[in-house]
Amino acid sequence: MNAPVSLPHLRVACSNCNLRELCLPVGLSHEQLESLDELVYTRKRIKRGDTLFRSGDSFASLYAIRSGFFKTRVASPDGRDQVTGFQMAGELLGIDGIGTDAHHCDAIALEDSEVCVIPYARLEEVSQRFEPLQRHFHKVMSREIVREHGVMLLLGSMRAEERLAAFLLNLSQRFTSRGYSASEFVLRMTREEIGSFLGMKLETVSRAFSKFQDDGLISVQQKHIRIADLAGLRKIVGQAGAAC
Amino acid sequence: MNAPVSLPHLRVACSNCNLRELCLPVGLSHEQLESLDELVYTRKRIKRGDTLFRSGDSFASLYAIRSGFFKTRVASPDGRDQVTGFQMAGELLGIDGIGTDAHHCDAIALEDSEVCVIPYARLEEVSQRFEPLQRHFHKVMSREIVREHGVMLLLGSMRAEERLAAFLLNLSQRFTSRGYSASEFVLRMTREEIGSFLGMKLETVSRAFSKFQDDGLISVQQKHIRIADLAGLRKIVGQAGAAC
DNA sequence: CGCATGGTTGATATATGTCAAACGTGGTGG
DNA sequence: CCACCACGTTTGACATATATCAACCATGCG
Repeated sequence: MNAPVSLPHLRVACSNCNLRELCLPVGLSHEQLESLDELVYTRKRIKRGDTLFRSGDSFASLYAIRSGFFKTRVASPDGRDQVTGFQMAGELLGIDGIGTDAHHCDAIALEDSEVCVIPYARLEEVSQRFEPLQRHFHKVMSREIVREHGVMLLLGSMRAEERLAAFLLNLSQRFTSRGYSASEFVLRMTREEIGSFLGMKLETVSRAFSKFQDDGLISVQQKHIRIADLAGLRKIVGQAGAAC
Repeated sequence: MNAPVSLPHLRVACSNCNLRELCLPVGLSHEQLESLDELVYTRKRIKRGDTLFRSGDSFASLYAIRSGFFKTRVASPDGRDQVTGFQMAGELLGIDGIGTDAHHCDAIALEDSEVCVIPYARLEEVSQRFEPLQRHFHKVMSREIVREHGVMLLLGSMRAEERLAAFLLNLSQRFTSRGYSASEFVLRMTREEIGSFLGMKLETVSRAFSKFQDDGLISVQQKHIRIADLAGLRKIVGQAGAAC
């Protein structure tokens, strides 16, 4: 499609990828695993700031993130836009394109990244023959729907500081499950992008960060975050019931 | 599961259901259509106010709405809740359960309704043999994801009146595609439920309705809505670009 | 017919947005 | 290599959209 950079066809094997347990069904025999190797023939590198696909692009492939960090965003005709998620290694991009054979959001790399290209026709074909793959793929899509319900809850019913606390906890949990520190990480996105995702202005994001720091919950220096009081953040997210 | 009412097993055929074009793949031969009849063995009636499933229920089936009207909502541990959508005839409920074999939201009938019960194991099995069904099901899930992106855009970036206008236009469009009037309909949900869905308080919903009426865009009398100026509503949704 | 539920409207409070100024920081080119 | 510049961030003062609280009204069900 509109690949900024595309590696020459690399022989790529899911069966010995160390992200396997993040993007593929687990508990398969070695033999079963090899049938998954048919899924991915190529990888693609995307430089920071470049787009993997944009709204309107015709849909052909899904992308599994091998390394790096992305945001997805939708735009309304009148120029507003909304970040719909931040994606990291092991997560799948492009599902939005299946419904109409065209993408409905932009996927933009927030750092130099690499993705596995999964031609959708092949995914359909292999999952037709290989039931665990079909089952797993359905689960991935279902979980994405559930995740979005969570975002709707956040956007529809939480206040600014609650949203930011929930956001930090979510990041922390995802870093943890990838073997990184739960309490110390570098944000890949700007305050404006966080604000767009959380439905608030960048100044409000900045003030909430400062407030958390004043309260001893985190320490923040630009993009570097250290969580000092995980339980305290959790209390902020969950305190609405107490407050009302 | 926790069916409030369940009809005795009724022989039910997708192949001569008049909602076919809404929930199933189109362009199939009569013979192909009959293979879909395996999907649905039973229907279930749900009375207004009763729940079809609730968060935590173990997941076994999807439900295609044959008639009636539902809302789905998620709840946070601290008692907040968020309506995640309103569903009408031809739409599918329960997809949220696939990912973890348990439901993550409640589905509540807003009027006496009837659904077709689609055992998920059967759906998987039939779609394993019958490619157009698999393809169609993927499209349905993908479109749900895209719909939710739209809701995120609405919640994250629109102001109260823009949200309500977008909501009315969305309802109007869905009624139209079911053969009902685009400009005159009865709301099945309360102001509070609209507000929960749109991320605002019921008073704000009510005030926005009144404002639209004062401006000649709609006439509203309790749950009865008549849209007088469709273009005017569209202008409200899309005017952010102009305003900034 | 009367009550319960949902809806409307008003007065006021408050969270967040807006506008503006100053400051850090990292990358680039002289 | 340093200095400068563009970009992102922080913070303050003020504006405003929406929430909150409260009273009253409509309606439809039992």
